[in-house]
Amino acid sequence: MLELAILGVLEEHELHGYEIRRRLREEVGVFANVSFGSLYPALSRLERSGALVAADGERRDSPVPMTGSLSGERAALRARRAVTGRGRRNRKVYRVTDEGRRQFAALLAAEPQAGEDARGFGLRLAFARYLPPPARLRLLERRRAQLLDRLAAVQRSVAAAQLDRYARCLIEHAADSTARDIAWLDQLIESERLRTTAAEQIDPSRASITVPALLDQPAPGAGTDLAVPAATAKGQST
Amino acid sequence: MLELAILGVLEEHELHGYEIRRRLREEVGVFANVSFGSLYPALSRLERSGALVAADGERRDSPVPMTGSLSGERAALRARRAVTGRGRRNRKVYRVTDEGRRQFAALLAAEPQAGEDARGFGLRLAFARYLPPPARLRLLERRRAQLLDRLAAVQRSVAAAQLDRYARCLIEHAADSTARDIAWLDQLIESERLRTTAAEQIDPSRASITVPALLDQPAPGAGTDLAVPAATAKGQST
DNA sequence: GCATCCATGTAACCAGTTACATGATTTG
DNA sequence: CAAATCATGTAACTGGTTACATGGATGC
Repeated sequence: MLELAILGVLEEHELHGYEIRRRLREEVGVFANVSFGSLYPALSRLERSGALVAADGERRDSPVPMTGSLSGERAALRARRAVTGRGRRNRKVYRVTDEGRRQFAALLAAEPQAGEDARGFGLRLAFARYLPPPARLRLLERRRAQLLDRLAAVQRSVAAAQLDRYARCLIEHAADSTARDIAWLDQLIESERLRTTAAEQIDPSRASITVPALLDQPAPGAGTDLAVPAATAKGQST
Repeated sequence: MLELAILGVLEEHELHGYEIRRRLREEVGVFANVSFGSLYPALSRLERSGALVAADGERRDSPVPMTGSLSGERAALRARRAVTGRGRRNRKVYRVTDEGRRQFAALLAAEPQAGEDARGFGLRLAFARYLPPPARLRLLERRRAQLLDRLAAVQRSVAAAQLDRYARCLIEHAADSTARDIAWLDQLIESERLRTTAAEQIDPSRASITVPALLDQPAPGAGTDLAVPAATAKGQST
């Protein structure tokens, strides 16, 4: 899980641990506040497994053989800093290898079998652009089925158990939230389908090429016709 | 956490493990699908700590000293079953002690310091009826503050990071959901305040007595004037 | 020079999971 | 009596946490 997140953010830039954490917070939402206690060991594991290589951000040592001249050492440090503009401690900058990309793809496509639930879905959706369109659709539909199950279960227990005011309120809110999540997914799925067919209509012969091409554009405001965000979120946000 | 949940469901009835799990699923929503691998050890811990006592549902053994007569043993089993109507294996029926109630109150009132997040809140709200009204209000307001923080963080990163279509969609949905949760909490808080003042207006002198009295009624459809559920949930549920 | 932030790392722990072992009871 | 279901339990593992140790860089 965490490995997936790490590989995901490293897919685009090479980064050091501290920065990875920041990206995880800002870009991925899930895994806001991973502790360093999990992050660094995870990085080590990934390095050992060959998914990452660590290139020291600035040259590790140039031993500075203890001249006794303090000012000399000071100067060396100063110089080292100057190299990168703002050098900190010896940071380890990680980069994904081909093996890493292979692992990433595998983790991303794997379906979450247990416990992962919302977290696993959120993470995978955040990196959905790396998924081939059919896999993307499967991800969304798998999640939808999951939520549908849960909604049914919740509604069953709303009907069955007699609950006190608070429990009832809680469970009804849960049902409501789940229903909304499903509706949101429905929109996502719809827009995903539209996009695929739209790509095919432009040039049916090279549909599978056109689709990835479409994905390359970040499209911040463009594509109003199949834009999900506008209708779904916004509103309360401001 | 799990301990809190267990103590909560046992507060009202004495139950055996298997049944506790069912209740947890149906009544509390959080902790649907606790595995027996966590449940039974948790029960043992609670028993060792003096929070629970296990009274065997039906008499444990009456040793049946191996007479060699199979039919005899059979008959003994049959008889044992008859005692409770539907006897299963030697189930251990747990009951909360005074110490258990003390622990429950402590766990319920404690504020979640880390990781607990939604789960901890959900669990506590499910058992909010056991909380004195001011603590109940604190619970709600603490959660509200928490969500407000998160919403701010999410909105900051919506503004800052430039995200691809999927990440953006995800994060905006998260913001939207959080905003709705806050609104829901606002209603709960409002209704909670109304209820307290209403109780005081009936008879200001014994406000602190009247409030618990109000809570005793399960109030399935009653109290339309301060009923949160009607407005909040429903709708999509059907 | 001292406090503070950036940066990496380790060790002990925690709260849950799966997988497995066992046995009683009901039902076809 | 065999299969399914109810019921309890243990052991190994997982995926994270906090607390702690260390050290370079920055700012006052």
